[in-house]
Formats: sequence, C-alpha cells, structure tokens
Amino acid sequence: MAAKTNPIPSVWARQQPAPDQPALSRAAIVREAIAMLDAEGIEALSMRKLGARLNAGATSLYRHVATKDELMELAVDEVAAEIVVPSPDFARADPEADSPDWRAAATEAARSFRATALRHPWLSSVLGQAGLAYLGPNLMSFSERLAALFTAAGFPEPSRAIDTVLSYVIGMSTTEAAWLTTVARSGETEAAFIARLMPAAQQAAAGHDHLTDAYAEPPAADPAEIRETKFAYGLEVVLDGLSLRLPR
Amino acid sequence: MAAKTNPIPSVWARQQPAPDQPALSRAAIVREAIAMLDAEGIEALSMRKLGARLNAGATSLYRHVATKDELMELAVDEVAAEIVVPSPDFARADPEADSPDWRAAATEAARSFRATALRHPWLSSVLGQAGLAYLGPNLMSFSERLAALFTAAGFPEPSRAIDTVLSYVIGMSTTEAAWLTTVARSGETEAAFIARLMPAAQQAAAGHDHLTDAYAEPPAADPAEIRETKFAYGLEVVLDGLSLRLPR
DNA sequence: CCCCAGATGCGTACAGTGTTCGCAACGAAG
DNA sequence: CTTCGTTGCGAACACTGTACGCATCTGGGG
Repeated sequence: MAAKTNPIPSVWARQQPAPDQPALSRAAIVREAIAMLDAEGIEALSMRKLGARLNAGATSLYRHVATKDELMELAVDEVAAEIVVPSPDFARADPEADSPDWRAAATEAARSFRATALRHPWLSSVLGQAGLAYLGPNLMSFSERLAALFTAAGFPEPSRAIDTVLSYVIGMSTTEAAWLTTVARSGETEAAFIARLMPAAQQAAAGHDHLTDAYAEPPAADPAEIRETKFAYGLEVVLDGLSLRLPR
Repeated sequence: MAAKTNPIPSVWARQQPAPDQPALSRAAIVREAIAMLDAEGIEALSMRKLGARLNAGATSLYRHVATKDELMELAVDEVAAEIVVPSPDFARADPEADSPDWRAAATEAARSFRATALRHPWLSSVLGQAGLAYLGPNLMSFSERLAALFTAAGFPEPSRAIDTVLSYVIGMSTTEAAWLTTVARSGETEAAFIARLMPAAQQAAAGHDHLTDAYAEPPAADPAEIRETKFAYGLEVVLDGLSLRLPR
C-alpha cells in the first residue's frame, strides 16, 4: 500500500525550520501579544489570533505559557520595564541643598507611569482585575526604585508615601486610559468624540445645577493638553501633602 | 389526526403567569445580576446563568437589555446609588466657624466610595475598562453632589479638586478590591493568604535591599485594619494638599 | 552512523460564551 | 372573535480557552 488516504508526507511539504520567522519562544510570544494588545485592544487578543500572527497553531503557545492569564501577567511585567524611576542621586546633583529635589524625581516617575499606562491602555483593565499581586522581576525593581527614592527623600514611612502617590497616579491613569479606549473605539478624534457626546451629557446633567454649568460649553483647548495639566495639578497636590510629612 | 408528533399542547402544561417569581423586567435583571456579581465575581456572570436564576431562558433577557455591556453599565449605575456624599450643609452646623468642616464631608464621601467598591469588587474591573464615560442618573447625581460639596468648600476650581481626590480614591479602592478578589479566589482568609504568599514575595525581593526589609516579617496587625489606616493616611495627605489651594 | 528519548508543534474536541433569528404564546384593543 | 404588538424561548452561529494524543524534529549516547 504505497498510497494511503492520509495526506502524502512529501519531502517538499517538510516545513523548513522557519528561516526568517522568529522561533516560537516565551519571549517572542509575549512580545507579539503586547503588539496585538496595543494595536487592537484587550478584547481582540485571543490565543488563536496570537498563534496565527506567529505562524503557529493556537495550542502550540501552551508549550511556553501555562495559561492566558499567565501570559497577561508576563505582558504586564514586560511593559513595567518601561516605567523609569530616577535614581536617588538628586542629593549629589546639588550638594549644598540639604533639601534635595525629590519632588522632581517623584514627578518624573509619575509622568513615566502615566505615559506607559497611556501607551498600553489594556494595562488598566488588567490592573483592575489583578491588582499588584504580580511578582515579576520588572515590577519588583520598580517597587525597589520607588522605595529607594522615597527613603532617600527622608520619609520616615516611605511605603505610606509610595502608596499614596501611586494610588493617585493609578487612579488618574486608569481613568484616562479607559476614556482613551472608549474614544479609540469610536474611530473619531478625541475632540470630535467629545463634541458628539456633549448633547447626551448636557441632557443627563439636566436638573443638576453645578453639572449644567460644567457642561455649558465644549472645552476650548486641546483635550490631550487638558488631561496633562489636570494630571500635573493633582500630582502637585499630592506632593504638597506629602512634603508636610517630611521631618523639619 | 388527533395525535401529532409534536409535544401535546396540553392545558396543564400551560405556564401559569409565574405566581411568586418576579416578572422579567429590566430592574429585576439588573438586581439579580448584581447579586450574582457580588456572590461569584465578574467572570462567573453569563447571560445563560443569569437567565436560569430568573427562571428564564438566556435569550429572553435581550428583550429588556440590549447587550451585556449595557447590563454592566446599568449595574454600575445601580450600585453608584450606594455612595453617600454629604450635603454641603456643614456651614450651618456650626455657624460661627467661618472655615466649615468640608474635610469631614469629603472624608465621609471618600470612605463611602471605598466601602461601595469593596462591597462590589467587580466594580473595579468595569472601571478599568469603561472609565467614567457612563451617564447614568445615579452617577450624575453623585457628580453633582461632589461639585456642590467642593464648591461650597470654597475651591475656586472645584472640578480640579474633585478629580484629584477621586483619582486617589479610585486608585486605592480598585487596587484594594483587586487584591481582595485574589484573596477570595484562594478560599483562604486574608492573613492565611498573606502567610502563604510571603515566601514567594521574599524570594522575588531578593537582591532588592529596601524590599527585603519591607518583606522581612509578616505584618502583625489585622490586614483589614492595615488597609483602612493606609487609606486614611493617603486621604489626609490629599486633603492637606488641597487645603493649601483654598483662598486665605 | 544509528537510534532513541525528550521537546516541540498542532489537529481535534469539549464545554462554554454573547448574540441573532424565527416561531409560539400571550394580553389588550378594536 | 380577530388582530396586533409584546414577551419568552429553542436552535444556531461564530467564537473563546484549553486538554489530549499523535506527529515530527533535535540532540546526544551507543
């Protein structure tokens, strides 16, 4: 029986070792997953589509990743590496200032966090579901650098200060990211989306005096700029409150 | 042909108008959905299970609710009614104090928000995905009351103050809710879960000096109490920072 | 060189999901 | 009694995450 009913195993059908395509590996999978999440959002990521993008079957991924949740955890830790937290060297920059510029460092860390959260809006969804229970290496060194920063700043209870500023930053960033996701789904520019939303908002605000005032007219400035100054304002508030807790 | 192959349509098989069971209505659906979300978490809610709980078929729900996302939006607005924001009557309570106790009112609102978020942990997941784009009546009056409070407190830009404190409260509450969800999934008590997590945390912290200090020994006090004082601390910080922005 | 063991890819299958569609039963209106 | 709009629902579709078992490939002894 030379001819079988099964597909003929021909030498030519032999799959070459994927000459250019990157081999299937945990790192490649995570990298491609992040690319997909960034491009199409969190609900567009499925194991089958991800496999297809890697020229692989869906179930092949499970050789390198235990479960989809674990894959998301890996993705979170991967993008956590993008957050830059300045080293606590600010004292050396200006040796005569005995109250060094920890505020600039904290501000830089906060801005970097926000930037990464807006660059990867799916992060907000994952944070809302899984929180900070992840122990990936990048998240750990993120925490470590924050601890170093606020300790060097002189806070008697650095973890309290960290939790406070981090809560503010997370709250503002996730809210912003969720909003931007909604905007992106509409396919419009942010300003156009706001303009289209205004009537509904004004109607919903009917009977509420302060809200009707707030929604009286569309904002004049660039929405992105508005969001940035809003973030900066709240951050200054939090840092002001914290600086009251510094000894002296 | 008295007998057909189809099931015999007997008078006795006629379904009574569901004597005790509540009729299928949008309100009943939302109420039951919230009960399910609270009891079993967000990923346990499916239209089929929800229908079964209401003695109804899965697809019947779509007569009263356009889509599952809309159902979630309704659920969010429903629980938003639980958040109590004090009326700005604090001035009248003590007529001689010209700087009335807006802090107590804001603190009460913040605590109420947190309590609601912890009572319905699924709220965090939804907030991370949809943000504040919802315009339900309860959310609107929540915003209105906040605006009234901070306006009466004398803030020149009340919306800025609101955004700041709300961001902090949302950030801390969602983080906490996500943590509690993880704990609940483990089936253990919070303290037991922490104890079981400690080794992994310590190992992950290896090489990070500040973190190894922080994870040196398990916390002594009741975890729930720790979380509460942490929340209170950060809130004080934010309110301190805000009070610097008050005129005078 | 051969052979075999372990690692890797993947086709099939299962139990579920949200949602659409067309049909049946109903209460009220004419 | 007939008609009509509303409500419920069974079947079906296009997906999802993942377990299982078989094929193939790779590298290291004999």
